[in-house]
Amino acid sequence: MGRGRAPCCEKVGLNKGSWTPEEDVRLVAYIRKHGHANWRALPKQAGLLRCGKSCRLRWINYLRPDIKRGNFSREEEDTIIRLHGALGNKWSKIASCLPGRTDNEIKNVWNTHLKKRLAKTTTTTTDTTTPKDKYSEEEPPSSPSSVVTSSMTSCSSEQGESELHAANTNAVMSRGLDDQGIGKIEMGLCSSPSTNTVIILKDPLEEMPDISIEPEIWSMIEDDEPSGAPCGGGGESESESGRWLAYLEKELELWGENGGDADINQELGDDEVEGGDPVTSYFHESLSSSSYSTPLDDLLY
DNA sequence: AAAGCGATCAACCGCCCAACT
DNA sequence: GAGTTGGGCGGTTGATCGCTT
Repeated sequence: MGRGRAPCCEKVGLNKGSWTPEEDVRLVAYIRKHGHANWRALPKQAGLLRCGKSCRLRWINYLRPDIKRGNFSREEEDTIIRLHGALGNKWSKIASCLPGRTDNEIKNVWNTHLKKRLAKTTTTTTDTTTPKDKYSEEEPPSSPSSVVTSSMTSCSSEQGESELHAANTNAVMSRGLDDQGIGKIEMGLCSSPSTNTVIILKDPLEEMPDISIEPEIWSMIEDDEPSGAPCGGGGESESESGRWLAYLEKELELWGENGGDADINQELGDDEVEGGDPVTSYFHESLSSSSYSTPLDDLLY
């Protein structure tokens, strides 16, 4: 075949549309255990009726632990505007300068929000009103043409491509992404040095509704977690949602040293902790180097 | 209270490109 | 060097939410 490409997967019999909590669990559990070296093979191995691309997108845009959710700060918005001016619609490059933000998210914000604001300011140059929107409500008004004091490392204006590369590298390093693209950014509190703002990184699945997880999924997880797996035998003292929360905290390593570290180490086993798969190693490393060990509940309330 | 409408965002589609054979 | 494969990216769509009338 020449330029033409075969479809990324057989589309027949695959789920489309919104992801169910169960699918999320499967994906997170699988990636946690095996990483995502091969997206095409991943859905089959994880028992997901999804296209590999769909899995990748779901992970990158929603399930990845270092996703920063919530409103964009004025600073972030200004940075996007400035970078868009320099780079155009290179969303992934822009995203690489905004730790915790995804290209898809930035693209959405631009198309639905910033583009309009920009159009407004270009037509009425004296207009200093801030659009009434949820992204900027809490930010102090600033002139669109004002100099941006970016919190990002090295993302200065008038970047050449090579400079941008360096900026990207710095941004990535500051996020601590490993080669699996999995962030080592600490879940919990993340401070921005230049602004002294404190961002609460909320868990992407925090609002997961009560769901009943099929035993099959837990057995998949239990493969390397012989004891203390979150299924716990099914419906004992904890509620379904409580167990989900507990599992998620373990999954994303939100438990502190007092809260669950020992349990996790025990579950993972020494082999995996020391030299196991990159994902497990990452989680362990992240945990051991983390100065924040806040349970999910503490983050949320 | 209900309907209409616009805004938002998650997800899909298809193309491009780099790596591999 | 040509062909193939898989990941990544940007554009677009459709469902949902929230505000207004």
